[in-house]
Amino acid sequence: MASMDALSESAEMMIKNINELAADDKRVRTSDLAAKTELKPATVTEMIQRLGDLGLVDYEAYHGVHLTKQGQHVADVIEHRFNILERFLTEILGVETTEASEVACRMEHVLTRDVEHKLTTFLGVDPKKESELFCHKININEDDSPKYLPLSNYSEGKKGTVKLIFEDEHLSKILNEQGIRPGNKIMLNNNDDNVYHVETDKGKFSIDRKTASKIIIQN
Amino acid sequence: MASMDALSESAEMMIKNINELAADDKRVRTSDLAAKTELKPATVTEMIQRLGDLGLVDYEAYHGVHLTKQGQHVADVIEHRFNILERFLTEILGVETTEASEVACRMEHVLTRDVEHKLTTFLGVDPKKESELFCHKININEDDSPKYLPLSNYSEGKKGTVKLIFEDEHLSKILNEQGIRPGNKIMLNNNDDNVYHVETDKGKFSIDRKTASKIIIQN
DNA sequence: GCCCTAATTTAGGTTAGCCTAAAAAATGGT
DNA sequence: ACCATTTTTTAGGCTAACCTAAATTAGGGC
Repeated sequence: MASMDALSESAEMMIKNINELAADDKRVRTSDLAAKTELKPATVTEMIQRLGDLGLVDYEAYHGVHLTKQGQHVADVIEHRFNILERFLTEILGVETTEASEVACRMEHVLTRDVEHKLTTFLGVDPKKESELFCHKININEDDSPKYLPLSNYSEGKKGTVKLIFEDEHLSKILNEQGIRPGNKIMLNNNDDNVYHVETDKGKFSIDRKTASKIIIQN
Repeated sequence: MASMDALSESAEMMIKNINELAADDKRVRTSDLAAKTELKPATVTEMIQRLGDLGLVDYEAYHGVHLTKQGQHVADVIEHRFNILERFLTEILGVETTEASEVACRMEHVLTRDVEHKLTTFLGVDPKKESELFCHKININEDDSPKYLPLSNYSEGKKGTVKLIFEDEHLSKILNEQGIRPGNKIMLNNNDDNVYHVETDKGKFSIDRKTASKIIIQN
């Protein structure tokens, strides 16, 4: 049994990678770890032997590794820290994904439990049911800068995401039922003399100019 | 002359400490650095010799060190990173100062320039002229949670004051026109599956989760 | 079931970053 | 100006984390 003092960044990264390569319940092979970590196989062997001594993996010579309960716990913590850091960097700060990923990968090793919890609260998502919001990062990035303009400003063929809607009485409810709501994708099929023919995942609709001007679209 | 590749955390810490001990223009002594860093004098000597080879300090045997222009620049960058991280942790997340300090001290070494800039902007300060807006750290830690949370964290009926909106100038302009701007009152009418229906003195609006997460509300 | 190849481990080397102990240099009091 | 004390450096040792090269083991094809 290992004491709970801080693991090195390298050790934590190795555990993380073991976890990511562990399909089903299969043992993870040295060569796969070497490929993923960009370390030499000999280095990987050395590391996983050390992790074995710490009780974090179940290592058997020539037969790969498997995370122990303890190791799995470490992996879960690191994964969660990575996720919230990455989300903070992209969603809140607007750092682009590649860089956010790299920075999160370095920062995940220095977070404390308290900071982790507070950041999770800040992001406002129950850590248990993640997996939304991040599914649709399709990003129709035609030009570099995100523009926010009313739907009525665009011409035919425009695709984008609804960003916000200026409401009047019943408008919001009606649009909502048609899939025109903040966060959803929308496409302007054609613009025929002040009537806007749009398409969402709920179908096709026609909107008047005044209404279109209240729907703000992001590229 | 040293190449610009990443310095180790230890090296950066040494530069930081040299900078902090450098009163007037006096050279910093080995023993003072040893005391401050809690390293042995021999270790300090070794380190500052290495920093000397890198051109970051002007080292003269038996006569201490002095930061070069290059070294001073490194020190300034690290200091700034530490400050914004510490402020983010205490002012935004509500981490208590001792822990914030420690975590910031570890994170300062893994920030990139881009993340540093974006975080600075997030804190609502022009990177050039700091020292406004957030100077008043009232910080009465009543409960465990951060004092400034994004709109997306709250549930129905929440009233608050917009504290800051960040990152995107186009978005910010639009929100501004709708009365969603720092200093103004805002109320979250209801939160319907990732769509936030809010009300300001300019009217009602629907906002997606991502946008809501960028609007920081103060109780 | 044997052998060949690919995968893995062992052996031995390097560097950064720490240490202790011993040697060398600076410094201040007289 | 000398020397005792303090400061600093050198010398030599250790470990983690990397490496290469050589030895070993596993596993598939025949």
